[in-house]
Parts: sequence; structure tokens; C-alpha cells
Amino acid sequence: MVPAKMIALCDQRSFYASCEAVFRPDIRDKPIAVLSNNDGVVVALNEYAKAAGVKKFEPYFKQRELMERQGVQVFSSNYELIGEQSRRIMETLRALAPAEIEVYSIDEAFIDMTGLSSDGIKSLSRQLRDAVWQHQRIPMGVSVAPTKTLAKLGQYATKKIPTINGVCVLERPHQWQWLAERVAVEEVWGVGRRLTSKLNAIGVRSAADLSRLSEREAKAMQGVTLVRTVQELNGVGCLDIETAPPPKQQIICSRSFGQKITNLDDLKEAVSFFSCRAAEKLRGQESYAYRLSIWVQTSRFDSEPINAESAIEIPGGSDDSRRLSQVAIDLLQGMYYPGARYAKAGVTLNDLRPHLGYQLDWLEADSVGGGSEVVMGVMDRVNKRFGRGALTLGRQVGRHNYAMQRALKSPSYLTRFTDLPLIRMG
DNA sequence: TCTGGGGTCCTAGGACCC
DNA sequence: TCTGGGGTCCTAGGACCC
Repeated sequence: MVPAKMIALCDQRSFYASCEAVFRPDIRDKPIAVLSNNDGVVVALNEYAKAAGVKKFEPYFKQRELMERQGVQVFSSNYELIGEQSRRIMETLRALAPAEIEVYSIDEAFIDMTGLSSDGIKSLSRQLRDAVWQHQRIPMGVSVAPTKTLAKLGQYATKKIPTINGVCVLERPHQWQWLAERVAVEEVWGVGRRLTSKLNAIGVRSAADLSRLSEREAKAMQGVTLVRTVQELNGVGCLDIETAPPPKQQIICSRSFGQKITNLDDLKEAVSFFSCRAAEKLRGQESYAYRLSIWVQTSRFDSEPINAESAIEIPGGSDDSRRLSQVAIDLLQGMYYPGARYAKAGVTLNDLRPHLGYQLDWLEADSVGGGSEVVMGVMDRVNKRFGRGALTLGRQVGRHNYAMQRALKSPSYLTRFTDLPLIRMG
């Protein structure tokens, strides 16, 4: 008997690294590592690179020598490439899925398989895996279980047990319990480093141990989130498929700079860019922000790091890039220390309220309205059609000293005519 | 003069994810 | 030269008020 609910998780293997191998068949059997923004830390590794001893989330400069010695192929983050690969993979999944899918992250999607027979689930899972390989040449694991957390657990099996060929279906309690006994608690979705050490201290070492934790203990240790995790490990669903993700309660845009910034103009340019990106996301979910905060910081490894933050109300709310950018720049004026070497800045939008049912503030002439919707609508459409950044505020035109370093970026094979891969015949 | 419970709002920091 | 990601949510605890 198949459980009442069955949720599939499709997870692209070593996604960033796999993407780099698609157009480079010559490196498919070599170690590959992909770096974060500004080539700061390693964020993705294929199996060969893991075997060579490269560590995820460790700084690149500390591992560079090891990587060179081991012949690791290193790449900067290529968002143009992986973003397009991701979009195409999700299209492939959508075409085969029985219902609308939940795109959970750039390389993961949940698919509701409720109602299918046991054989139906298995054959669809294999079909999804094969289609993504055939269309996009990205290896993918598919795990299916009654809850999202168990589906996540199933991914562990698709990675570690070669004989199941990347497909794991957990239908019965004894199946997920067998797996849970063999998976360390830190592998469980929602259990991070801090929680792991707390759990280990009371003798909880495996996912199965965690599933036996009482509600009271779970609540005391990590609040409602851990209670949910424990229930989900026992096959009781607490997290539904979200085909239309709920609007965000907070929107952040921040970046580390490609080089240290020491003058106010460059900082303004960066902060203006961050506010506009945040405003774009805000319009994407059809909300207004009633509060904006910005922060600027020097390197946290400095002997006396600076970390300044400041927030302000937006009377009447706004989703207008021009207004939010101006507010952010005004805030920045009072926070800037001449002589500091700024390494990073960010903008956060808070107190977000949906367009529908908002309270119009008739005392605030420049809040919502006044042609703002029209201008922002044009801006968004132009940028959608011609690419992000095609139409920006004058404020953002400058030296771009904050732009990130991507010294080892591969070509944008899928999104630029000049970068199309060439195949030489004969 | 000092003490108390209980509610709301806000924020900094913790913790997690990819 | 000198390097160190980005984004979201939750909650404990403080401030304030009745």
C-alpha cells in the first residue's frame, strides 16, 4: 500500500561542477571545483575533487596549492550558465510531472507523486532522471517519500548506494528506518553544525536517534522547527509542496566587493545597485516595503572591523527603485567613515506588505502612485527583454569598482552568441 | 516607595540552507 | 597585493505600556 502522500525530490549532482563539464567533455573525468563570488571560497566540487581532499566552503587561497597539485579544474561562478541550465532542467521536469512542481533551489525541485502506484512512482522517477541526462547532460538523483524531510534523506541513498542508479523510493516505515539508522544526524535537512553538537551531547547520533526524540526535548532544543523535523522523519508531513512560494517577509541584496572601496561615490553606486535589485525582487512578489536598512562593513578579518547598520521607515511604503535607492543613499551619507576600506555592503527591505489590500496613505504624495507603477513596469519589461541592467538609474553608472572578480569564469555557452560552443568537424 | 504580571513591538543575533 | 559567499527565517530578550 502506497502512503497517502508521496513527494519526490529531484537533486542535480554537484550542480555547478556538472554544468562546467557539459560543454567540456575533456574534463568530465577530472576533479572540478567552482568558486563563490569574487573567487572567495569553494562552493561546489565533483566527486573527483572531493576525493582529492578539496574542502567545500574553505577559502580558495588556502586550498590553491593543493588544487594545483591535484590538477583540479577551477572555475569562477558563472551565473549566466548555471541559471540557464537550471531553467531548462525545470522545464524538462515540468513537462513530465503530474502536477505543478516546486522549484526549491537552483538545483532542486519537489514533485508531488501522490496517487501514483508503486510501479508508477518508480518508472516516473527513472524517466525524470533519464530525461534530464538526455536533454541537459546533468546527472540527477530522484528520491521519493511521504515527507520532504524523508525525501531529502533518500538523496543520501542515491549518492551512496550505486546499485540503485540514482533512484530511491521509500514507501514503508521499515525502509526509511533502515536508512535513518545509517545516516548521521548532521545529514538531516534542518540540522546544522550547532544543533549537531547539541544533539551529539545527549547521545543523538543518527537520523533514527533523532526520530525518537520526544516533542518536549525537540521543542526545548530548537523550537518548532526541530519538532517539525522529528515528525517528518516519522512520516508525518508538516511541510507541503509550495508551487507558489509564499511572499518573502524580508528581502536582502548584498555583495562582497571585488576590491576594497575607499570613497563615498563608489559606495553610493554599490548601495544604489543593491537597492534596485532588492526593489526588483520586491515588485516580483507584488509587495511594498515599509522599512529599509543598509549596512556597510570592512573585512571581518581586520584588527578593528567596522560594521555599521542603519534603518529607516518608508512612510506609505514603496516598491519604486528610484525612491528606495534615494532613501538608501541618504542613510549611507551618515554612516560613511573616510579612510575605511569597505569590503561589503547590503540592503534589506523589511515590513513587506502585499499590494492587494494595502492602506493608501493619502498624506504621502510621493508614496504609491504618481506614475510609479508605469515607470517601474517599463523598467522591468525592458530588463526582462534585453537582460538585467539594460535600463538602470543614472546613480548606478560609474566606475563599478564594487563589481566582483571572476578571473576563472567559463564562457556563457547558452546565453551569448559570441560564446556559443564550436564543434570542429573532420 | 517599591513591587508585580502580562501583553506587544522591535531588533540583534543565531541558525540554517544552497 | 593579499585574499574569507549570499539569502531567509526564528527567537530570546529588551523596551515600553497597562
